[in-house]
Amino acid sequence: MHALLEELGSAASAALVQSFGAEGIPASLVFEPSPRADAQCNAAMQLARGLKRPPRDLAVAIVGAVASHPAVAKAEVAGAGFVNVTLRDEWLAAHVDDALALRPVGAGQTVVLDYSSPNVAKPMHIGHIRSTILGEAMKRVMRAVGYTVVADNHLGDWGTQFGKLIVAWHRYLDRAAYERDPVGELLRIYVKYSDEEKAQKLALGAPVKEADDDDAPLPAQAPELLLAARAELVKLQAGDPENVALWKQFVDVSMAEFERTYKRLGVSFDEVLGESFYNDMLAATVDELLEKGIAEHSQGAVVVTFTKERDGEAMPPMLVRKADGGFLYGTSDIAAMRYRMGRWSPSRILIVTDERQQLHFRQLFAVARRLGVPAKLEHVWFGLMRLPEGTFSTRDGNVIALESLLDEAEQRAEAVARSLNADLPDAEVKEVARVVGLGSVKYNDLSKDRTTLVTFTWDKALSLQGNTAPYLQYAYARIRSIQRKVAELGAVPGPVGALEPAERALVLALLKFPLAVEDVARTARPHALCDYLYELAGAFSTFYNELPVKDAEPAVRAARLTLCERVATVLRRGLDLLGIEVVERM
RNA sequence: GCGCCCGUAGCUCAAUGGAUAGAGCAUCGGACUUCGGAUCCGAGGGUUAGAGGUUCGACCCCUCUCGGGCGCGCCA
Repeated sequence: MHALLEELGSAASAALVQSFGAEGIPASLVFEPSPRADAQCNAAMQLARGLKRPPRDLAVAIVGAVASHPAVAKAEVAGAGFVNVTLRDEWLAAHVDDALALRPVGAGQTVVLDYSSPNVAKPMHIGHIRSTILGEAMKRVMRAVGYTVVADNHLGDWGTQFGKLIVAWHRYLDRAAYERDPVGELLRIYVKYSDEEKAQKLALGAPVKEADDDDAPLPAQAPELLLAARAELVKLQAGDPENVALWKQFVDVSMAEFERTYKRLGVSFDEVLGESFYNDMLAATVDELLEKGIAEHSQGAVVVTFTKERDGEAMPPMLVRKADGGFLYGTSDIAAMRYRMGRWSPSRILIVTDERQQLHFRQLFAVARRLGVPAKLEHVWFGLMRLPEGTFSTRDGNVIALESLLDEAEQRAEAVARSLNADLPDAEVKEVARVVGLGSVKYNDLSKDRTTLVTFTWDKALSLQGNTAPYLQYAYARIRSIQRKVAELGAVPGPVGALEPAERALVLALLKFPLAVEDVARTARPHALCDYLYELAGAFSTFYNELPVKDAEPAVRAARLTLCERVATVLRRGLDLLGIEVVERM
């Protein structure tokens, strides 16, 4: 499909150049599928002004150029100057196999993909799933088009919270509870610490903000707890053996739990380089920024400032070293960027986080420009997930654990699977429930534009009808069922010939697969692939309802078997790119 | 106070400069005595928050207003 669209585009361009001169005419005009035509070109209207010709004159020339192409059945001018191309059925039938032909547009290029990045000592909750699922899909899609992808889990394993956690460990730990559920107990003592610290602040008469105010400007007297936490943090950062051992234990027990979740989700990374990994590089990073005049001293701290003239937009300053000599996450992000450039020389770095960090990354990228970083840096941000009653916070405890979500999804899918498949063995029902449940949760996140703010409700997140993973998985399972039945008759796939309308629509949908995959690799919007697969599955469902396969004439049956096989392959492949599995029966 | 993001059918979402704004859910009405009904076909439902502007053409780009979310020097 790509090749054809480009051939049409070049032919159209050449014709315009011949008739109207080369001035202002691109080397290839854009042809793309549209709801009104197999391929459509809008260039005539765009070029009309520059060429001082009526758009329809240009459109007529374009029609003349493409009408003789062997793939084209009909080309015509419509409306203000649209060129609508209808492809020959013979050409479509002969190119069914092109559906699987992804072009290696990323070959020879490396991409660093930073996603998931949960915080140590806190269980993953439903807010973490978007980064993980989006990032995993991007990893698979970019690999499919030839990129070398470095999937890096930038773990939140360093910083002020560990001083607090160490204090909480000494004062509040319930050993037995820790043995049973390490991360759960770490969360409990962390929340307890936060409550106690807040109480101390109130007792000191300090104004307490609603959330995340741990290190707001100190009142005249700092709470005793906070002072203790800072002392422990200093010890940790200075390499105190006891605190380092504790910290390492926190990381290890958290990582073990994360690994279980990742395994369940089918997510994997090439690197797990957390913030702590960059700790030793921070001092040198700040020195370099100072030497190059990118950073400056201000009120005892070191900051980078941003002006409209130099950076394209004015932004608040970015702190890279605190007055007490400590570093911040901006510092470690700059160090991480330098490290990634040095180690992998990527052409793109994609960082998948929620929308709250937009300012931070605009600042980071501005620093990168001043440092002369050649890679294309992309903040792949997504809308916050919230509950109907508002945003959730680990500290307030109003979170839904990721594991609970997955459990519930599987249970709901199992109930449906059992009611519809009384005859399936129990083990298979469980497997169907797992694949369908996980698929519906993932697809729910992937199928919306990532900038959408999601309000979580169980029924929406776990819907099994309409534009959902089970719809796609069901289409796949039906094809497999047909194939089993037909195999008993000894029928095999054969060449595709004349096309009924429903078959034609199906072939056209098949051929758009590479377009959808490339679009996702380019724009980091996996929902475009979901939309595509939904369209394909819809075209199949219509075909399935209208046209028999098993009971068709042998030649027709063979052709339809070929179509079924290609649709099944694209569905399975497309879902795999999204990180979603299929089952043979459901 | 300054800034960023979002606003599309009752609800959840597509359409990222192209023609008459499309799906699902919900509602209503249909479908082959079934290659599997987690399906298919159809109906109703829209001033794309509002007002200006740019363009041959605007949900999309620009300006302002309204509404919601979020961020803004010593957390990450």
